[in-house]
Amino acid sequence: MANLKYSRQRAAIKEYLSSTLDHPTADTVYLHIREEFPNISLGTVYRNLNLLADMGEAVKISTPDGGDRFDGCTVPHYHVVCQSCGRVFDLKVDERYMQEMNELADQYFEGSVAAHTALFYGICKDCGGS
Amino acid sequence: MANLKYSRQRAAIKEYLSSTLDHPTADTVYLHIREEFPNISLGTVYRNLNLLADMGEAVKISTPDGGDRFDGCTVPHYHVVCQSCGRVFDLKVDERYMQEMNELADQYFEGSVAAHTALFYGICKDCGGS
DNA sequence: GTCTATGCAAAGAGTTTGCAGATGT
DNA sequence: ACATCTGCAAACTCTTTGCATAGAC
Repeated sequence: MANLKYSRQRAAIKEYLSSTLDHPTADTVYLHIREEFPNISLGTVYRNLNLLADMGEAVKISTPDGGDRFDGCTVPHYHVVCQSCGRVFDLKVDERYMQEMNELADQYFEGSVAAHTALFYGICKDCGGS
Repeated sequence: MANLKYSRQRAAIKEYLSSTLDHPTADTVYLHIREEFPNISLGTVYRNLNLLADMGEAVKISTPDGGDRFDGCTVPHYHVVCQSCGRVFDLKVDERYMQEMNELADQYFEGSVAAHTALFYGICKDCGGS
């Protein structure tokens, strides 16, 4: 493991991630942090987002279209992506249910399963989803 | 909807996708199809993979690392990605279970949910997963 | 003082697109 | 004949990386 040293930039990124319910892309994070650190570079944002994700202090979400998104909420939960506006929403489900999924998968898979993510597709309230 | 015209290249791509249990990247598809069509271009492969995905005759799988992967199996199922070798495996689960997931999500989400994908993380048999 | 993090810019992957010519209907 | 598809190459987006300097310990 590398020796981790404090940096204001990383602190600001973590702070921003945990303060928003959105699931910003790296670029969105960059634009936000730039208000406080006008000289911060996109490279630094990527480096820190990946660091946070590796440390388990953030989650990287891959969607089929566009870049990855980051989520500062480390409590396990699912995501819904709106097929109309593209926004990503949190979906809280009983954790026991998620654990059951892992166990079910572990039984069926020739190997071991440790975790999973689920991405639901739908239409959000603002876009007319009932 | 656009008018779709037959092409040998697309047919070969679809054929290849449904003949393999792997989940090739666009580039892997390209290398394979090139054995039959030495002049095919990567652009054509991408165009056709996206066409097939849009028509529901293939599935695009997004993983956090590396490019998207494609799956010719259109029967709903989950995927397991090996955290050691990066390969993607099929995970067949009772379809009723998947339907229940959608209904559960639909209840919790302020909007409507139509479908979902799940990606499990684990270690495959070849890499030492028990 | 030493080691890590930053900013910058360049490079790298993966993917899309415009165009002229080939191909399917 | 006409519309679509192909091959090619250039362009584009997203992300990573090398290097000199600034900052943390």
